[in-house]
Amino acid sequence: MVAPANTREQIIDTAYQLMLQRGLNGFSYRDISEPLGIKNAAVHYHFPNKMDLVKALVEENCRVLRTSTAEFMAYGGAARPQLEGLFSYTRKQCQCGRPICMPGALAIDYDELPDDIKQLNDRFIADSSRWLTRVLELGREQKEFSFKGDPRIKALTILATIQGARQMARAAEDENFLDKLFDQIRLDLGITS
Amino acid sequence: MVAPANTREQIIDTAYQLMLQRGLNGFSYRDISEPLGIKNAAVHYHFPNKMDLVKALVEENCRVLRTSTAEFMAYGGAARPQLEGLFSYTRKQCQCGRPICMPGALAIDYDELPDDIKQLNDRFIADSSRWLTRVLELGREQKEFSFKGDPRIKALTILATIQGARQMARAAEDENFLDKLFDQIRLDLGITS
DNA sequence: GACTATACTTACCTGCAAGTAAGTAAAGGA
DNA sequence: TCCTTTACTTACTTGCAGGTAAGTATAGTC
Repeated sequence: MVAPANTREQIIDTAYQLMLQRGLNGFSYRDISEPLGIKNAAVHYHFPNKMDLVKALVEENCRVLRTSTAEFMAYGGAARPQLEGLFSYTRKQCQCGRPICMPGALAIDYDELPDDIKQLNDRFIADSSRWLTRVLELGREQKEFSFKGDPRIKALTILATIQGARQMARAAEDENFLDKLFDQIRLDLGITS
Repeated sequence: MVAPANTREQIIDTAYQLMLQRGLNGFSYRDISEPLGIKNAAVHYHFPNKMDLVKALVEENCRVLRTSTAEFMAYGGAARPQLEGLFSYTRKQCQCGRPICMPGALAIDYDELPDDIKQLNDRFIADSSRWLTRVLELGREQKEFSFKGDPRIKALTILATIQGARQMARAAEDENFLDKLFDQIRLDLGITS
């Protein structure tokens, strides 16, 4: 035993990337252990079965969301910078290997997920949409945004668009694909500047 | 040998459902052969390896697209009915088992796909967006729709929204989730009726 | 009636994925 | 110094996934 160097966290980091790149059935314990220079069973030590691991990944995802939205809100709390925070965060995430988002990665396996993971994923979606709903309400009040309909549905629509766009971006040759769709989302919010 | 009953087509039908429900790595040759009452190797006879099968499924998907859009256009060629055709077609498809769409199912495995399948999938996306672009252009000309920006980007945005929405619908308890997002898409197109 | 192609079945092989049981090395108390 | 806990490794097991090779039944052709 040389450097203890939190193995658990390294496993989560590696698995998190793999999950968003290849999906639940697209990576194995070996794919995690090999690059870390540890044995297969070491991963099982920390996460006895794969669903334990996936649960940790979804929890990690929730943690990332909280950190990010807190950061966006620190931009002064105005609507537009918060929306731009979401866009630039998404763009940044997609620069390396074009990972998709967690709900997108889990969607295909949704029926086989244990209830607790479903609930965590549902909460992630609920939390994201609640945050964005408030941003949209704020933006509409302050006349920064103009759009029709229920802010909650509009928020879910935007999140669905981003989820789909990240997946389409994997096939798109256009390097600026995501940005073009972000532009359209802005236009649909009545943002012209 | 009793009823020849096109086995190949039955395999495609079964695999098509499985693909959109569980994704490429979520089903096996056994999952196809068992319900059809044939042997594993019979599937290999028609599709020597899994990518041969996937290729046939993506081709099937392109065929379905052509049939559907031709049907929507038969509604008289006006923009609004064609858009509604897309919505009702999507709604109908999602009634049983909430399958996601083919590009969504392939997205997670995109990097491992052989080039010919990538190209078929790209063509599917190109064909869909081309069709929707024309519908949007038509609708804008005829003052049925009002939206800002490039119709092609708007079309891609709507397709991304639907792709994401179908995935989110799997987690949503709300039975009318898809319809609510369709309503929002209409609102964003300036449709009020 | 022999020959050929089609559409399978039977009976395998290989490899890997998930998971487990038992052993071990180091660290930290009591 | 012994004991316990933590964090692993070694060395398996099980099962299934994808794939193949060889045999067989039927239909149609010459």
